[in-house]
Amino acid sequence: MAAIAKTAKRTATREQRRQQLIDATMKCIARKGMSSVTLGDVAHEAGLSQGIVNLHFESKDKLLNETLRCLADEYKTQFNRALRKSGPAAADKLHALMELDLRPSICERRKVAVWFAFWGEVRWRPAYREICEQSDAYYDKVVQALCIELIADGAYKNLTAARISTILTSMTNGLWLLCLINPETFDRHAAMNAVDEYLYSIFPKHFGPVETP
Amino acid sequence: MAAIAKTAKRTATREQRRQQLIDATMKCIARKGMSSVTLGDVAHEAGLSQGIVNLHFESKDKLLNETLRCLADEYKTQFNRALRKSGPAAADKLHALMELDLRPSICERRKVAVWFAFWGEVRWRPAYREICEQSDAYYDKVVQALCIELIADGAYKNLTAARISTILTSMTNGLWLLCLINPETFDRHAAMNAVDEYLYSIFPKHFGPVETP
Amino acid sequence: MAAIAKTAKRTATREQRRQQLIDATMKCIARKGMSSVTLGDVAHEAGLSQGIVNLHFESKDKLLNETLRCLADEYKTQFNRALRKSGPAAADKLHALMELDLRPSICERRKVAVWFAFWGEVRWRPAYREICEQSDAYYDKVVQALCIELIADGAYKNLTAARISTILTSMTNGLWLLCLINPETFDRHAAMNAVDEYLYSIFPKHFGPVETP
Amino acid sequence: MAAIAKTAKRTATREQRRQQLIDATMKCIARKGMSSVTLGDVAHEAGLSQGIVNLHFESKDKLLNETLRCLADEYKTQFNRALRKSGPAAADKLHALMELDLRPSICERRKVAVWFAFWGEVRWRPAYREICEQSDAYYDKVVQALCIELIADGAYKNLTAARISTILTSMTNGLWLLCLINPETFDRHAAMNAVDEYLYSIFPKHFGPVETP
DNA sequence: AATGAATGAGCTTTCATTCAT
DNA sequence: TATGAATGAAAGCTCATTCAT
Repeated sequence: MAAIAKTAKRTATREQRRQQLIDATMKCIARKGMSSVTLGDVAHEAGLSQGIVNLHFESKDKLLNETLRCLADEYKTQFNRALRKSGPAAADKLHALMELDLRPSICERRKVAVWFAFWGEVRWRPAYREICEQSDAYYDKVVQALCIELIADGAYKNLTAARISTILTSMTNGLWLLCLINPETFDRHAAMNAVDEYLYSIFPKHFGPVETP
Repeated sequence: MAAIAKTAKRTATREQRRQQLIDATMKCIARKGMSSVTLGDVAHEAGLSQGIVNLHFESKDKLLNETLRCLADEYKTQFNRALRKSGPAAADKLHALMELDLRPSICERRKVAVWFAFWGEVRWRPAYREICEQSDAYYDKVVQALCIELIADGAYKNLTAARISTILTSMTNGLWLLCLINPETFDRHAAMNAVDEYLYSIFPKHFGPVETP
Repeated sequence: MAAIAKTAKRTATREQRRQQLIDATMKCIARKGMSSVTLGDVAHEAGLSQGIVNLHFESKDKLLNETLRCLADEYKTQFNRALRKSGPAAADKLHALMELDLRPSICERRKVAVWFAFWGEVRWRPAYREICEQSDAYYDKVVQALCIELIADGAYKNLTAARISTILTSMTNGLWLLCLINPETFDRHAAMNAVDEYLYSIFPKHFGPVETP
Repeated sequence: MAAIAKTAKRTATREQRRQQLIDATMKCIARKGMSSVTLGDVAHEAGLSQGIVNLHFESKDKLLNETLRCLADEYKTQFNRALRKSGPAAADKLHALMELDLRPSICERRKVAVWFAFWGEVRWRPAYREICEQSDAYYDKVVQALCIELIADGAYKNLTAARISTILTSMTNGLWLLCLINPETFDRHAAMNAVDEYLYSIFPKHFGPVETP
């Protein structure tokens, strides 16, 4: 039992260390950009020594994979929380999801930049792609289900859930790029209004009009 | 006149070399990704020697800046050609622009990956941002102008040109990400249909409905 | 205490490494000349690996600065030892200092060449100049003090300590150049005789005549 | 005859080009230091093209050799002129030579730095050494001859011309180093006074006392 | 498990030299 | 003779990785 406890503790510690290093990695990417981050930076950010990353992650590549996975998990957690905390209606949920992506805690230049840092490499890193693909599939499934519900309920003709889901998720990803490139111009409220306008234009029975400025 | 010809030829040759190196750079980024490209790769791809890039661009950074600028210029050229070649009506033009972004020559995984490779670094490279910002401003201006025309013509209430422009350009950028991450799932025709569906939903007098599959 | 020992040992080791690299640098400069020495040479001379210098000195420049500083320190140590070991009289001390500069361990072509290698760059390296300036100031102060003592004691009229100090130190530096350029012709005994002749000519009460060959 | 004229002109031009490049080299060394000068710098300073040095000098090494030779020749010219222009007495001539080395046109930090730049490499460049050796031999011969004359004329006992020559030339070279390292402290008048003081101390019948400040 | 000195492959950059014009 | 684009060897430096402690 003592042995088990020890093992348990060790495992916990090991997991904490990994998390600590992943956190440090995100901070470093946010501060210096993907191409400038070194394992030395990460170790220093974590307050640990040079060789620590290779000890816990074998290689830089694996650290980055895990960091992306963690980033995706964090987002998923927020995604699910947004679903849970929203009103029960499909429209509420859909709106909550759209609002999530434009919430400061998500759509913040620093954070968005990290996402783009990974997407910038995704083409040449199958591991990144796999992680992103899985997440995307999940979000698409959820959004499509909500759309199907709305379409059925509103008897909207000519609407395809898959198309709308595509549009909606693309839109938020595209808005992040604006936030990244034109931070001065970019206005998260205007963006949210634009999204609401779109929702109203396709689901007029479920969403209200947006006041024109 | 001989002197002029000589000078002209020399200048042309110098410019050609630079273009050759920029082309090689794009190919290399497309093949290996931003973080793996070395000046050696670029020189080799161009069939020239090691030192050639520094001879013509001073540094790797400057080569990359020029490469992005070139990428942006290429896009702008296609953008303007699409505008010119489309029908005269604002709706035609708007549709042509949307279609452009999903045309295989643009929305091709290899090419999109290069854009994302640059966007992945944009946060930490003011030069990249400047280039992207300028392009974005131009496209936004054009798209807004078209929207304004349509809104006036169709007497659409509650629509804001700025919002629609934001949505439209975000959408295409977001669709590129889908193309990058889910190339198997991603269907450019479905995407185009989705965009058309959106256009129809907001400008019903100018765009026709999209057939549901 | 174990911890202290460890720390002490580590610190010592680090300092030893630096010293080892500085020693290797001097050897390399002596063997190949300033303009031919590479960090690879230094590392190889020290029996260590390529990157070692940058690990311990950050840059080649800083290594060279430290090497010069070390060279100056070594000289200062010998200077002070010569002062201490000589007879108590000012004349003894002055003579000891002059003799020091012409002693084989100092005025040896290899060593002199290293000094000139640094002086050859001193104009364009403020760091070198600062080091040399400080040393010079110290030696001048000591030599002037001795001269003052002699002048007072001998009631020499028309002599200025500052001038004599200038002459004496210039003379030895100039003799080093002879040793460097005309090693066959240069005779350290003749040089010492010449210096002694000068000392006798100005301080006849404190220095004896030199036998003419 | 036309052919001869042409050849003559070509030869002349060729020689002029070489001189032009040597001058540019000196300027560049003075401005940037030996270790930073590139053939590109030299060509640019001369207002000519990249490859010009290799065309006229075969290699960088040979250009530097010629530059040092030119520097030595310039000095020799001034040396001989100083001899010619001085009063006829040996004492006048000796004094003129000493004064020459401390004249602003010679003992100027920029110029001195160039000399030291070459001396800094002399150990590892036999060609440099040969040039310096020859010059030294010549100056030593002249100075010794003057000393011999003075010694004979003044019936100075215990003086050796060789020793005095050594002292005198060492002194001026050493004073140059002071000028190089302590330009603020270094005072050419004080230095000249110090030299005069020395001359007076050994040749009291030929040189007058120096006023004490 | 953690350290941090050491390694060495690989990068960007510089520059003497070559060569077609 | 002169040009200047091109070459390619070699430099300084970085950094993921290893390893003795």
